[in-house]
Amino acid sequence: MMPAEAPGSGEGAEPGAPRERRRRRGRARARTEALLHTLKRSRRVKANDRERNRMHHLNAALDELRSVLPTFPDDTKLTKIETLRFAYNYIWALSETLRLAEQCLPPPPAFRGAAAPPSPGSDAGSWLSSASPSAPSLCASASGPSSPATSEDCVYAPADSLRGFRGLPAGPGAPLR
DNA sequence: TAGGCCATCTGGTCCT
DNA sequence: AGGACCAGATGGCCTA
Repeated sequence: MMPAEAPGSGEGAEPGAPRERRRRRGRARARTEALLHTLKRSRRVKANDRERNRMHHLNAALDELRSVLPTFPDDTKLTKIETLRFAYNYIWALSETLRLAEQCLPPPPAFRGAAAPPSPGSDAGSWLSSASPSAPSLCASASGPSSPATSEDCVYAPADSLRGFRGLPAGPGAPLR
């Protein structure tokens, strides 16, 4: 806000100016300021609206993320920070699962000679479950003490261990806490 | 009642 | 210039 000008000072106070002219100038300035104020106000209101919208979109995206995380229907909703941490660890656990699967399992016949195993996003679960019976089971070493966020904890775990997964100090590089 | 979480407002900064 | 993004402030709601 502009500080209020002292009466009789500034450009409206030139000696000899007719009083009426000064008064008109003052009214004009007041009108301009009021206009400016309403303009600023309406811009602010618009900006608030956009910001609200933006946050709603952000929250919607967060909800989508929640919906693909293996939580439990009747469980309390994950908070924002929990959702992000959980997602981070969950992704880490899934990649770890794939990595271990590649280590432990011989490639199934269907994929022998194929360029690449199925992509992680496609159907990793069915690929694992369709492994030949003689293949070693997945994978005793997966739940070692050094990897608290194992695939079993995460993907196939009962609710309780999954819940503990929210804040697990695991993952590649810098763990999220 | 304190603390955590959230939505909203706001002003600043960056980008197109 | 206007919109997007960001971070701080504030107040409401809920729970231990």
